[in-house]
Amino acid sequence: MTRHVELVQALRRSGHRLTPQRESVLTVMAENAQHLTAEEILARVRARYPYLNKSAVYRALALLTELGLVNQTDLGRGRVEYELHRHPHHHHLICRRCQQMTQIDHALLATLGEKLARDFGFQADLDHFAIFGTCKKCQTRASKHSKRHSH
Amino acid sequence: MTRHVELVQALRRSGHRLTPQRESVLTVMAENAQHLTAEEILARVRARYPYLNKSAVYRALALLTELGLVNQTDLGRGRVEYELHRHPHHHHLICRRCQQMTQIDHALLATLGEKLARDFGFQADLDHFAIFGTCKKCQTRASKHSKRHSH
DNA sequence: GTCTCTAATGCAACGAGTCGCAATAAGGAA
DNA sequence: TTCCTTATTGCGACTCGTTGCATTAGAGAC
Ligand SMILES: [Mn+2]
Ligand SMILES: [Mn+2]
Ligand SMILES: [Zn+2]
Ligand SMILES: [Zn+2]
Repeated sequence: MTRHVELVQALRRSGHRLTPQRESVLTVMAENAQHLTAEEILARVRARYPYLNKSAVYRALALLTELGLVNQTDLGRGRVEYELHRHPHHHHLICRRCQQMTQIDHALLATLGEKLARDFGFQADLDHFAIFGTCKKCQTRASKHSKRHSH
Repeated sequence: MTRHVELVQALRRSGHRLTPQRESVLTVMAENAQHLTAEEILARVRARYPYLNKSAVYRALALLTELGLVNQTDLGRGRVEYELHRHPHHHHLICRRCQQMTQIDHALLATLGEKLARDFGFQADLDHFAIFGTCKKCQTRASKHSKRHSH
């Protein structure tokens, strides 16, 4: 069974209506492994189904997110990015200085999730985190820079 | 030395100009331990310094954030919230269902930071995280609900 | 104190995302 | 197939936050 069919079934099982708008958003998401912005999704859907409004895209994505089929994340590029929910989970390290983005494995966050469950009974959504900071390269660049300036 | 004076000094040391707009934003931040929205800050500043533009507030907050004096975080209330940077760091657990917000100690994230530094040489900004999920109370409520529906 | 340079502000226009409401259409019932 | 209920859409207005550009004013030099 294809990913697309699975997704359509999940939508119907949840009791929501399967509209062409929703299905076309789903299709685009299933065809693209990368992160997409709402505008990119709108443009790709319109290539095959031109009758689609901006609000419908946002509402479809909100629903798919609620159902756990899509992740939406602010990756620091000025607009939210959407990605089909994948297993196992992954996260991203993003350098504030050079914008370089690295994908990391969920294992690194798993113990955090367990601690929060154990200490607070809190079930954290650790599906797709964006962790900002400074990458290795930019740290050495910054320290050279400050050395040059300090004498 | 008061927190306010410290902050003003940090601003000047960084080579930026001390304008009345910036200083009044700083004053409001230093007087309020809580999270504030840009609009709340604007309103409080205007009570004593009426000549302040919305853009100036956002730009002042951006600068203070860059200097590490202020944290800005999306706590799920539809607008960004600002807080004076505190030591030691703290973070928040936020329930998506009941909106309850719990403050947690930085210790819970410290090992994550160490792992990212060790494995990737990445220096993560773990100053003030918002971690979304389901609180203890809402988990039990949800499981009762699904039991009632399943027969 | 005055001059000068340019960083910072005010303003208005813009962009992303949300929302209320009237019109439409999905999907279950008959 | 047709009908009915109501979830969903399209649209326009709105909010939060950002940006470009002309104007203002901090602060160092003299
Ligand atoms: Mn991703
Ligand atoms: Mn806080
Ligand atoms: Zn970098
Ligand atoms: Zn809750």
